[in-house]
Amino acid sequence: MDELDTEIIRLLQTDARRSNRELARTLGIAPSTCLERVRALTRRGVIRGYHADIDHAALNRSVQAMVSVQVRPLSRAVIESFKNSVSALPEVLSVFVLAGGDDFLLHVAVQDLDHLHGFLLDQLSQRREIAGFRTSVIFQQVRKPVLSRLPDPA
Amino acid sequence: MDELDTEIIRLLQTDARRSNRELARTLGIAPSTCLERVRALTRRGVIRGYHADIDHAALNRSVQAMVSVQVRPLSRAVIESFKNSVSALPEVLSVFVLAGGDDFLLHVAVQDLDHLHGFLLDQLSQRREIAGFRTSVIFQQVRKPVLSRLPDPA
DNA sequence: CGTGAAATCCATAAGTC
DNA sequence: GACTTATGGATTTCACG
Repeated sequence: MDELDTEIIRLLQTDARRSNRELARTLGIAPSTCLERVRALTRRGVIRGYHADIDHAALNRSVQAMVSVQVRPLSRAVIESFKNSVSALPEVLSVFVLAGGDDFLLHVAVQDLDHLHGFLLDQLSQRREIAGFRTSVIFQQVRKPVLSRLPDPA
Repeated sequence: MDELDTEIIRLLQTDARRSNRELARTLGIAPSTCLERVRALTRRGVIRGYHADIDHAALNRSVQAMVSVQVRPLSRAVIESFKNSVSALPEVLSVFVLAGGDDFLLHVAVQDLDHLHGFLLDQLSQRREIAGFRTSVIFQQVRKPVLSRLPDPA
């Protein structure tokens, strides 16, 4: 992970469809060198994939919410099973397993408030392992598509 | 947004580097037709960009946390200013503006627990507008890189 | 709006230093 | 490990149904 790798990562985060040639030109290196770097990064698992960023409205997901959940008993089996079930639901974008007051945080995106209500009642309220949950509708999100590499912990 | 567009979006979410030719072959249409569809989707803002998905460890961000924040007074000016300041911090991945008990949720990723502690003390504790905040370390995250299109609200 | 052919450009693999 | 070159294949444009 030298300076060059860091820069490659930064550029591919910004625009994953950049051609290898253009990438090489920007970095001032030969295309074959650049290609080999990208392949090495992929082989090492640094680059995990390339995804198109789609407008949520086009996916009929204009309403987003965060749902914090507590489950009981807080056992490995319950946590695993809950995590797997909810991540399979189409409404759920992300599942976070948390330390602290809440056990899970679910990021969900649905058509409208009616469907959010329906999701909470049909998919969460019914579960016996849920000790409680709290829903916060998301008014706005600022997401950073390009992450810088932080300095080494030193 | 017909069936074809939906399918194009699904495939590009899965792998943004798929060649146009391969995309067309998968869909059973001519490459030029496919290209025009993709361009139209981009022009309409449905496709917002293409981003490489990078392993957080390679970016020195092995520790992630969610920080829920309450600010006072809850005015438009304070919300805007807080949102803009925190989204400019390199540690912050996403800022959510919420309805309900908490006003903001910050998704942060840093080198280690020491840096998390430092971030909270140096960047949050000092702010006068913050009435309180609560931090939850993230043990695990399940993220869905490909979002299906939900049925129309009907 | 979808197709097919032609020109240009690109990814990839050898071979070299 | 990085560069140069050659080639097979892809992207993209354009004229046409």
